[in-house]
Amino acid sequence: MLKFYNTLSGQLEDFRPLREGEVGIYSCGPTVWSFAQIGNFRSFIFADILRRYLEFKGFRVTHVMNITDVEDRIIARSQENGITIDEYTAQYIEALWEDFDALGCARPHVVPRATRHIPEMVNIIEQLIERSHAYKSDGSVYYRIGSFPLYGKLSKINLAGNVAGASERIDTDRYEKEDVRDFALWKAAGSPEEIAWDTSLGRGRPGWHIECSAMSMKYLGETFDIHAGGIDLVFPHHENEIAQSEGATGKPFVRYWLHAEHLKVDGETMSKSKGNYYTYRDLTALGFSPVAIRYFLLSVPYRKQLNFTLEALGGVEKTVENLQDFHARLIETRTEPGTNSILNKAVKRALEEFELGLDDDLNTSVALAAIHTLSREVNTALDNCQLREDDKREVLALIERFDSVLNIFGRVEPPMLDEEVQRLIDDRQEARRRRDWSRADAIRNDLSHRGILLEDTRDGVRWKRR
RNA sequence: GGCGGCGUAGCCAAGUGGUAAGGCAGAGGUCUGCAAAACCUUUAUUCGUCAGUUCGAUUCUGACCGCCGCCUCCA
Repeated sequence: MLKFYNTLSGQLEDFRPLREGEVGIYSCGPTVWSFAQIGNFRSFIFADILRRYLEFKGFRVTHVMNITDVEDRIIARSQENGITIDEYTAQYIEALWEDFDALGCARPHVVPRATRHIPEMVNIIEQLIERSHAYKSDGSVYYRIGSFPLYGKLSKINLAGNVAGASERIDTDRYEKEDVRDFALWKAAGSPEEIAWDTSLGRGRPGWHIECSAMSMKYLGETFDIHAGGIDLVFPHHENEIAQSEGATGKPFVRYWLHAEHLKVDGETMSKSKGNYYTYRDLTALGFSPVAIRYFLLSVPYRKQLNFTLEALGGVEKTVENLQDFHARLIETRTEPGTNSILNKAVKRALEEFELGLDDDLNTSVALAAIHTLSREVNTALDNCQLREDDKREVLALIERFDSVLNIFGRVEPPMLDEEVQRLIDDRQEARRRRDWSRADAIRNDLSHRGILLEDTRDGVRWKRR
């Protein structure tokens, strides 16, 4: 039975979707003011695993992820550059998809942008005003927190306890609010040149939280199954989404709230000022492969803080290479017809453990351990020539199933060898037959310098690019 | 001040009231002409510290030390 830890209840719960066999997921996407950093990608990869595992379990999934393309930083930077916000965000949206694809994330089925859903937001705000959950003030519209008694049910925020100590962050809204806790649904335009939309609410732009209420309900319905995002979004973002959505519809908004913990770097918070801030692009520039980055980010259950170090990523690079070598070796191996019952059992057990792990609130560590165990067992069988045709087919099919969720093996495409290299390999084989070891080693060395590694196996020469 | 997460071998870490998954790195070995790959063995008498509960705690409780979040727009 698939179980998720639901932030709302604070407990592990059996997952049962609203409609048999179907699941709607809304995951909070990026604010496209810059290149996404690896912490963002941990969240995105988590959402990707969530979606893929639900599909693995046979659900028909609709995955919606928003793109926040209007926000203070975006407005400020586009103005500095003298371009529109669409022009400004276009470059980062394009980069986002490049990174997304490279990291092996399936693109969400629907990717709504805030700026394309202003009428939907205005519509909800009007409903909120009608129901006295919101009020106008100086051209802006605020949510009246006092009107929603359940406010705080997600984040368990204790408003009384927050008055005293509080954080140093201060409220920056300039307008009159009935209560300091009230938050903006609609911000009146300050000056004529400011980015704004003319609507029935007046000229202005939406507050941050309203876009997710509007877009999730538009594509998934007023009540839907899963809402996912980073843990920092629990308060105020998701708390406010609940207040807005349930205030407007009078119906429960989301059934399961799933939140991914943060990534640390060298044991510290990642921040630009600390100099430990990495985008995906920073890591590939250092020579790390996308699949290793993906593996690292998914290797620990999503609710655990994960400590990123370059040393650890270097280790994962090797792990991933070993898995891919294993996969390639399996594909290349020649087998005799038949079945080996030992392998048959190994395959069965691997699948069981994989599923047991992921059923338990997506414990990817356990799932990966099952894969490594299988890899070792199959390698042993290969060493001992015990792998038969049926086993090979079964194991390859299983790897494909595993990869439909984790996407860490990837496709094995035989890279083209150029003729000269092939001739050198042939020459070396000829030299080896003559037992001319110095000649054979010289060729191997030469190829190694060109980044081509040779392995002499029972079935002939294997080679790979480094 | 309120709410939450964490501290497990050199590194990344899973985990459970019954005596420590997995990966990387290290050491030794098998295989190999030598390598590589693979496999085998090995690497925490112990899970931040100190108490308590228990037949038994890394796992529960309390205190302490250290680290990381959230408390109005940051995944």
